[in-house]
Amino acid sequence: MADTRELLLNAACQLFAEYGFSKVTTRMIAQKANVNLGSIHYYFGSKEELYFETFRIAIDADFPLTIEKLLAVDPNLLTTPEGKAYAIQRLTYDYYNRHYNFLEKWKRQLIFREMFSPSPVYPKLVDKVLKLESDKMMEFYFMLVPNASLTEAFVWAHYPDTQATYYLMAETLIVENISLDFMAELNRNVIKTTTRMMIMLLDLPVPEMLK
Amino acid sequence: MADTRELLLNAACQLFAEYGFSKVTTRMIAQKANVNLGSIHYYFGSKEELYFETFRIAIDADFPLTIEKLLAVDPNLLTTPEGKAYAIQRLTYDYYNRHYNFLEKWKRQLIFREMFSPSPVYPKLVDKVLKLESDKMMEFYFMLVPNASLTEAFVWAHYPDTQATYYLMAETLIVENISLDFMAELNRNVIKTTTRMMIMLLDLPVPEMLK
DNA sequence: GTCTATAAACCGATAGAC
DNA sequence: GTCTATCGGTTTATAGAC
Repeated sequence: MADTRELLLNAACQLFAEYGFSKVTTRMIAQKANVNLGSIHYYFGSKEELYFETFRIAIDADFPLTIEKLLAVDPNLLTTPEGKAYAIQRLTYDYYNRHYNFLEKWKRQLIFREMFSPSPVYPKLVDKVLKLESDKMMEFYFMLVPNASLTEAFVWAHYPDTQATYYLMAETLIVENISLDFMAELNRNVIKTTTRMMIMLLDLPVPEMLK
Repeated sequence: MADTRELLLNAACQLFAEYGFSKVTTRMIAQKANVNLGSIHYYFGSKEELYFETFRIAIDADFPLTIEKLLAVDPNLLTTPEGKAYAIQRLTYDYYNRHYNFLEKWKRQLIFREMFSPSPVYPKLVDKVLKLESDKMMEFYFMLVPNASLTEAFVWAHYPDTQATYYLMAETLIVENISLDFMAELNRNVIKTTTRMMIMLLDLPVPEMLK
């Protein structure tokens, strides 16, 4: 078949995201993809190169919403407290939804696993994704609070990430020990609470829909 | 030597916490402990049983500060907004410091790894630690906001944990890419910001020292 | 390109000398 | 209790038939 490579890559993305590199065997991948074991080395050379390849996909995320895009629509957005609060709300929701989208969950799962158990891919991941996202978000908070300290801006910029990471990784635990419905409601509540927190922390007016 | 067992256990705690069960080999443990490979099976029977043994230590944490202890000192603590804010501050700081203590960092690291990559230890861990801590904290927030929803209380109860998890796991990444000093200042800032957030979320007065 | 058979390396565990 | 040598099993990777 022509798409053996694609089948393998798909299976690898799911498996590596769920169990991590060392717990996934090439036999598991071949079986899930319904192709022959030898194909892995035919198409990718080695297990490690297949692993690296999954990151090429995970990293190619849809380009995020940025403050520049919001300012292009309304150049005066950051001149009022309500506008600032609105910007936080939009950026936080966008970030959280992109990284906690059930359909593409595996992408962030894969990245988080790599953060916590670094492999040779990790320096590349830092340069191409994590640093860029972090700097972009810190830049935005410095627009809002020009005299903020570096650590303050860092903590603010990473708040949505701390929430997304935790609940993404603990999802199985919560679903198994409580329920799937609870997890879904929790998901809605977390994003709402996180956004409200960000706005309150910066002493801005909380929009009605977040109360 | 009499403390071969102790040496092995020590090495195992550090290694399992840092790299996870599947990436650590018995040979690595024996080498780090400077004892013979055979000793592992002499003292613990198997790699898995040694792994379980590290959890016996990690789980035996110092008993946490509870709202009951605070109420024993001042039974009227929760009758004023200032008292409620004080209770949140004490409990949050206690939780964060216990779980993010640099000296005993490995304990939480080990537990987090188990949460994200469950092994046969995990059901026991859920029952003996995670469920207890979670329920205890949720109970406290229900005292403060009796008509809160389950998910609201859950999100509040787990906020310190989301922060501790994230920064504990990302510590290496931050230290290597920015600096150790930055990490130390970040650490102080995170606990302060988290506590302030908890208090603001519940519409309570923020103590002067947290502003 | 696909498949089977197998090589080469590694790991956990054990046997047995001391 | 400690140590060496080695077994048995699994894994990645490869060689070679088709």
